[in-house]
Amino acid sequence: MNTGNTGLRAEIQQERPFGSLEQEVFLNLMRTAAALEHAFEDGLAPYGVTATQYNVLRILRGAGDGGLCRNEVNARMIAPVPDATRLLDRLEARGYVERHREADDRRFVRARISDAGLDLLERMERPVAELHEAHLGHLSASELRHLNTLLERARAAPG
Amino acid sequence: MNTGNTGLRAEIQQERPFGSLEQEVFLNLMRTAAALEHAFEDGLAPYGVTATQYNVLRILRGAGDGGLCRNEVNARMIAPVPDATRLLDRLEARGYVERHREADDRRFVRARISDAGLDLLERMERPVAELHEAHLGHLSASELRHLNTLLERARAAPG
DNA sequence: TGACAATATGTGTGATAACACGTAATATTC
DNA sequence: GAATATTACGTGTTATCACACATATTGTCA
Repeated sequence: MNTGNTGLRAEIQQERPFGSLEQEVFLNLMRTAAALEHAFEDGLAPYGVTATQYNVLRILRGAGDGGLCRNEVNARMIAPVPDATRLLDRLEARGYVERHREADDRRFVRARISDAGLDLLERMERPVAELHEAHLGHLSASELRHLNTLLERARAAPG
Repeated sequence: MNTGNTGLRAEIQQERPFGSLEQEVFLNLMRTAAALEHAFEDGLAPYGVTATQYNVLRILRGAGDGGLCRNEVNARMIAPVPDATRLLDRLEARGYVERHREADDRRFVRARISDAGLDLLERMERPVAELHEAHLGHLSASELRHLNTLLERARAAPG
């Protein structure tokens, strides 16, 4: 029996050391996020902005008149990108963002959302809400809250 | 009071027609998925493959000797890509995948995982399990199961 | 059998992402 | 106050993605 027990323990420790539950959650999370993101991008396409660009505009609107410098924008993004400069370049080229170098500390370039950007966000507000409703509205409020809690806990990995 | 009530209803119907709970879940999901994917990519980097490539190799291993044609691979991916051809090109160039055109129906190109690909997956198995454990192991089994259920339900959007 | 449609894959192109490195401005230290 | 470090941003380059279009093979129907 000792042998059997040892074999079992070996199997537990070596064959399935962590169980595949974590992997299942990982795959499920990637799949669900990819599906929702893709659907969201499709909904945003008519407005000519990507989800990332929309995210940046929302961040800049939230920052108000003061605006934000490049690194501050990046820090607040859903998924920080290593190339925030050219992301802001593109938004500036389309007239949604204005930039000017700070007089106090000339290293900073402050980015602010333009009137055109604010107008775009306003026009998108309702359609975006409808997108989210269409994609997640079949879950109950209780399920949504529970999902939020679990996702936050998942993100709070130790170390 | 009627006016007040009407105002409230108008606010409920127009200002916050769907509540922001769905949006909160969406943002949370994107954030958590991005963080986990980034951490996963970092863990995979030493092996020289991206998460997408790893996913394809797993799919091809699962398909066995028969292999799969391009569209079948794409259909099974976590996030289908529009350019599966060159994704498989790159894996073939590295020797992890072998392809040959089907004799029966010469439109098909069957992709199979090579011995080198199988070897790579075997070497990665343990480290990958440890990655998932490190990223999600702080959740209880019950939480993980619950999360799986909710994610599956979220993905099952109507229409 | 010959025209046409359907299927499966390949290719060309421009936009974007990721990474490393370069530059300018400010802070710090001695 | 001069050398060095730090901070914030920009640039160059390569690989990759995404989209539309092209090619090749097979099936269908008159």
